[in-house]
Amino acid sequence: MGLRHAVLAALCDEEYSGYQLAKAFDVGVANFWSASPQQLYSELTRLERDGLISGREVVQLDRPNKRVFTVTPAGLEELAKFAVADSKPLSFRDDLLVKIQVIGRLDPEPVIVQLEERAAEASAKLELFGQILRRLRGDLDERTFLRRGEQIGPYLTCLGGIRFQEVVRDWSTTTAEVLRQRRGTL
Amino acid sequence: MGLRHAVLAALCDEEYSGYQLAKAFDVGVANFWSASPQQLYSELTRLERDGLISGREVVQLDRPNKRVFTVTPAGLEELAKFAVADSKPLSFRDDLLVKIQVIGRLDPEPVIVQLEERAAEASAKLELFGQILRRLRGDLDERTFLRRGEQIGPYLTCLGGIRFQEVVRDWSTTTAEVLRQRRGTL
DNA sequence: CTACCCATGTAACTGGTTACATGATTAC
DNA sequence: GTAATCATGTAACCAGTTACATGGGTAG
Repeated sequence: MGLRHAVLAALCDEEYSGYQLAKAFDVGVANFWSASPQQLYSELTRLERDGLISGREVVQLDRPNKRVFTVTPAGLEELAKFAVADSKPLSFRDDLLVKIQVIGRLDPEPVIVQLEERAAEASAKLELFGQILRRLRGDLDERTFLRRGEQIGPYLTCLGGIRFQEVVRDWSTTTAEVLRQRRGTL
Repeated sequence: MGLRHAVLAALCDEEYSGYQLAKAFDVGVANFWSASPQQLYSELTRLERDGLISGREVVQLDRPNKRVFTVTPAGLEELAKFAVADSKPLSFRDDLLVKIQVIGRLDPEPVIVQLEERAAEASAKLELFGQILRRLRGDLDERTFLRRGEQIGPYLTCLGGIRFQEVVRDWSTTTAEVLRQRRGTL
């Protein structure tokens, strides 16, 4: 039940429609999960059926109406149960790393391009996450915010996302450079 | 077809039996993929059926016999095709980050413990990856190895794994500290 | 009038996890 | 003898992806 709890968590701090959630999850919900719109719509249906969230119709004049969802007390309880259970070990799956692993037996050029693209994506995310951080923090400095701020959860996950994307950007960049240099000298 | 290529990549540099592969993938194959033994056995069967790997019986006296696999030319070709195709965008899924996201509405204590456990796991992996790096590098220094060393692929992915685990360790540790401090002051 | 964004779904398929099953050998 | 490690699988289930389907509104 991975998505289930990720959706509950996302709905905790704000009402969302399926469509809005899909956008948030596309970016990566400040990077703790990802999911396709189809998955979200069916998960929302199930969550509402199970009474963990409740939906409310919002009439819009300029565009199609939508249903937005909030977490119910039962939903919060479910999250609490989830939080005390052991977390799944963090496991990683990445196409691009697989390609690097065998780069010695391949034409490196197309993979180098992919590394550079990934570095660019990481930079874009870093900019976005930086904005989110500043918005969450308001006019407090980080030290103070970490001690007394509201919304500490989203702030901490966003900080994690930033650290992660920095590694992605830097590793992709230097790996691309290493491979280009070897290409030159071979 | 994620696992398919990960297995091919793993078999590229060394022969493995299903059991040995399972161990490697359990650790995380220097962290580019993860898979259960059952998945690996069935993937090996399929790969052999499709002619991308070939198996060879190894008779052992002290323990049960085993079949070890190597990549065929067709398998290498498959990897080459895979390498030029676009990579799936890097997406992340982590239970523990979901819990942190909503930590403001939960009892933080059990989550803090999980953060500390994760930091410890990351430290253990860092030690392991450090050993692997030194073994791959031999007596060359890193700069020289990156320019001219053999086995550059595994070295680069391992470097990536180290950067990643450092972030996991440091973020988990400081996040646990932040949460403990807030607990004290609230 | 075309293309794109908002908005919501169903259906079929593939990939991944969990549970179950078997059997030999080695170390305590 | 009992537990741990080596070794290999099957079967059932669940999660995630891809393809398909629909329809209103807005910007160029």
